[in-house]
Amino acid sequence: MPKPHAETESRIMDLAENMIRRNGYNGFSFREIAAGVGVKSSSVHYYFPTKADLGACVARRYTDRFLDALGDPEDSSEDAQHLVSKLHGEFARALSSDGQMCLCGVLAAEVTGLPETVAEEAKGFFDRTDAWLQKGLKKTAWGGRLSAEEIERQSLAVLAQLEGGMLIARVQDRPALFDLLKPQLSDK
Amino acid sequence: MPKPHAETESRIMDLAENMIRRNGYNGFSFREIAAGVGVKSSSVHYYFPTKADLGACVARRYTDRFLDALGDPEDSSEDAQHLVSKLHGEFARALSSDGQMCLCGVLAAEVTGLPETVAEEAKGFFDRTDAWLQKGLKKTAWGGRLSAEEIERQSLAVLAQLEGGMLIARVQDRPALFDLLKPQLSDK
DNA sequence: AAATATCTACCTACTGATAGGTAGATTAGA
DNA sequence: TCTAATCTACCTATCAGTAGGTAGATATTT
Repeated sequence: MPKPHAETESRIMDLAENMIRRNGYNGFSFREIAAGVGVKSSSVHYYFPTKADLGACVARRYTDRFLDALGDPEDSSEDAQHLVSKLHGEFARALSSDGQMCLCGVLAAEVTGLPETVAEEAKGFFDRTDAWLQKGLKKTAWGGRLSAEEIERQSLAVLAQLEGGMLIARVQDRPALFDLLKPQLSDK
Repeated sequence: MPKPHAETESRIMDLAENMIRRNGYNGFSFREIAAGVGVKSSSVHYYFPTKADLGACVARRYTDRFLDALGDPEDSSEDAQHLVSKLHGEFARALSSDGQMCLCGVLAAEVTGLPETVAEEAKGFFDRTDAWLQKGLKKTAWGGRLSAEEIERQSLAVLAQLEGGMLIARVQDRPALFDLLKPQLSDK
């Protein structure tokens, strides 16, 4: 009767992602995941031997999807503002779907209490997203006039503002706040 | 031998604050607090009946101290950039002391999994800090030229960038990143 | 038959919380 | 001033519930 469906693994990951984004890494349990998916907790262990494994896999998948959705930063446009809007839009989609914070932003907030492998994946999200933005900015006319250090600084500033914006918009329960925060690139 | 010291309550709060800032609200327990302070967990309950009480008290104290350290935004200077630097400096101090994130930033990240009273205090931090900054900006020559909506937007942008910056600096284990992020106010 | 997926049944460790007790300081009344 | 009552600041012992994790049986698919 319990017909095996190959989607169990991804349903576990989906639910884990949702719960982490809502309550943090320490805010979900195998039992809750199991109950939500409709299996026993031991079955969750079958797919993900430990909680750290599950956490790391979810974070990796999140980052892969996020960067996939962003596409190639050199393709999309030669306009720096458009690049930043693209990034903003991608975060906004996560926030508006269910009032949810960026997964890796949540993980970053509690990074010192995370298993090594999970912390590493969280860090990877910011490495990769920052690399995406820097690469894109360098190709724009705007970026061409700036030093490497200044590009680095601007990229970090944009990323920081977007992550912080999600944080604040959600704690205030005002998702619209995030829309005010399409970052401006500044000269000088 | 265990001389009764009236500081027990504040030592509990100190340790709780540290642990929350490191691992989040779900990342500490009464037993750990008790062990760190050198009493039994029931004694922690004596001062703070529930975990939510302790969390809320710690968040409130953090916010009070933070705003106290900022002082009156209208006193400090007529220079908008100086106001923002003051805010940046206050966050930087928290980060550099022990590589720790802003307490209410951590709480904000897991806000949907928090007891009501704790979430309310976390929200209060952003309300009050934003009010401080907006009040200050309005008094500056720079702020005088802007609409109320634009002040609101800039204030939010600054706060978001600082919170996000702490998050990223810490997950990357590079506190120096935060120093790159003294936010620029932008015209227009 | 072998491999895959899921189950039952359990473990140990720890969670927040409560009950009830106590030594010692403080306060109030006679 | 002595005494009785009360309060402070803890304690021990225990609770029911939940955490992550495991061994081994069972069912299903190939």
